[in-house]
Amino acid sequence: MQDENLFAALRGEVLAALETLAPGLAPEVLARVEVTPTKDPAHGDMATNAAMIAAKPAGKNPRELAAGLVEKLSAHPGMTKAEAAGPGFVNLTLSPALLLAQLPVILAVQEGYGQGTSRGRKINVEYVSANPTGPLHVGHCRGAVVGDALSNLLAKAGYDVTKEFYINDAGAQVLALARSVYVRYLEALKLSPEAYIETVPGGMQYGGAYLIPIGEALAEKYGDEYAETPEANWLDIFRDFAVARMLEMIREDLAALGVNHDVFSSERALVENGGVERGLQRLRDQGLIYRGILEPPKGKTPDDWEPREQELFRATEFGDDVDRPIAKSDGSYTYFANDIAYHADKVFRGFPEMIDVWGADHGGYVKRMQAAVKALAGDTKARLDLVLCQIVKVMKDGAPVKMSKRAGTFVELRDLIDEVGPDAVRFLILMRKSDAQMDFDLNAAVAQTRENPVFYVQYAHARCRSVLRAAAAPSADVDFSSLTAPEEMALLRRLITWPRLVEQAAEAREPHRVAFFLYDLASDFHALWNAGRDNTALRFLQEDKPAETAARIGLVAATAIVLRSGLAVLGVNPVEEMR
RNA sequence: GGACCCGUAGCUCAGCUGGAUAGAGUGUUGCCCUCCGAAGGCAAAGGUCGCGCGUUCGAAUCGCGCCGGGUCCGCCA
Repeated sequence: MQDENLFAALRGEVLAALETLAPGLAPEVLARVEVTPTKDPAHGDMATNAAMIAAKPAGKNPRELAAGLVEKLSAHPGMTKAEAAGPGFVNLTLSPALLLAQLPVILAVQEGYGQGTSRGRKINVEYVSANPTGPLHVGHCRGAVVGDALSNLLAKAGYDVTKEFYINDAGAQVLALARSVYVRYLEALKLSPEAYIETVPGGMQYGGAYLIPIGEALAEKYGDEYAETPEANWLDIFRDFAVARMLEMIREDLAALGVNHDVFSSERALVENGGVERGLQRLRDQGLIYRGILEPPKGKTPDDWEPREQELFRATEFGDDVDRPIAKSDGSYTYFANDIAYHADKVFRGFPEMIDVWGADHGGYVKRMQAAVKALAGDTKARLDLVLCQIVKVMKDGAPVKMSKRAGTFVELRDLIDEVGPDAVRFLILMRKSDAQMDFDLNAAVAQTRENPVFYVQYAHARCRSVLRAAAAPSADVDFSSLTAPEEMALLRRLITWPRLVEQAAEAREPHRVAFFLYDLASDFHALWNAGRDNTALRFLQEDKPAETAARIGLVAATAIVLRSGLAVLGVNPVEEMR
């Protein structure tokens, strides 16, 4: 059986050759040896830096070592040419047969091509985690898409992924929600809420119309039972009811974007079942919590600053800049304490790796959270990675779209999805590195041209499908050796980088690389298609040449398979035809 | 004052964890469609990789210092 990842396979050959030339190199040195695709076709198909990496530790000259590698590797049956180049690269030109042998592999395993094999590595990805106080707005969109695509990518790379949503239902915000709903409840009963609103510190915080039906539902359920009664009678009931409804709404919004979490974790449940103490105990046991007084932040002393003794976590022992408060001066816990508990809970649930996807405005919390996880992990060596998402500016006709609640334009995520569709939203967001600010161009998102990458990639898939509909079913059991045109080989070379790309993008936690790969793959396919326009000999379906046609159908089918699996990672639909 | 993110072609952005001559789209310029695969295609021009030191065989990539933009900085979640 041919190895799915040709780069990994050849890396094995290189390492074996290296071992005979320079035995006993340290694993850290060998880990840096790469076999990569070349940028310039003049450098062959693949290149390795092995000689340059190993030269110093082996006490040898890199060019000399490269020459030795060339000699060993030239003996490989799949190698047409191996040569030393530049400061000590070894360039490898593979035989067409070796490259073509990947096509039956793709056709045999279908969408399984590129599936990683690190079975059972558990990882938890937490994303969105919006307050359950209203519908999702455009600002949540990026985290939702990035977190979801990252989860798919990790699963593709072989992780056992749990997609998690943390419900912030324990704080003051959900109480404010309950009070706002109470106002709508009174209105539904045709009672005047003004007198009640007077009594609420800060007034009605959530004035959106979306709470009106919730108030009506409560009026229907309870009648006037809670009208003009003290908060204590209804606050918990109204909060729970409203939070449940808000979560329903949020899940619908997410579903419209194609986002579905596996687990919804309630902060309140964690607090009520003693999770906070359980988590903090782990730190107390290690003597990492003490009472102390923090210095005011330099250069920005708040006017009302007074030194106060608080319970602090020794974050500085784990790489943070200052120790962080876990309790307020009145003794109640800070949000950070609950976050520690939540991450402790994830450690207890057996996740050796976890990822949080946050908005960039939480960048200041990265160090303390990582410090906390390091402290909690103990000998489990659990580790937390953070993916920060910068803000998205929505643009139309070259100008930013005002996101004003009063103007009612593009506040809610739903508006954006309705305007351009979930596929465009997801793909365009994933065409940017998550930690760079981005402009979301509404005009480009709906354009049916090359400048719209969603269209361009989906169009490539539709073209594949259109060819395959007109042809006999593809088979892995055919002779592919008639595939020789430069455009065909370029497409094939791109296809075989897919397993490597999955691995590297997952390792870097960068789903955007998949979007760029798909764009490049689509570009290679369109180039072949266009070449067939001028040169009829390059068309896929050749009358009277069944062998050539079968080989080409195989290439097209393999292209469709990889396009589909890439789009599946991004959560974008592979369309059958363009309408 | 400090922490974190960003700075690459006129514009919007990639650059495969340090590799060879830094790429794509768009815009600009010039060619190409009777029809059979043009919701386009081919080609050209366009760069002090914010600036300066340093690390090394080799730096857009790593370190330090500046400049510019953003996010944030005890008892908010």
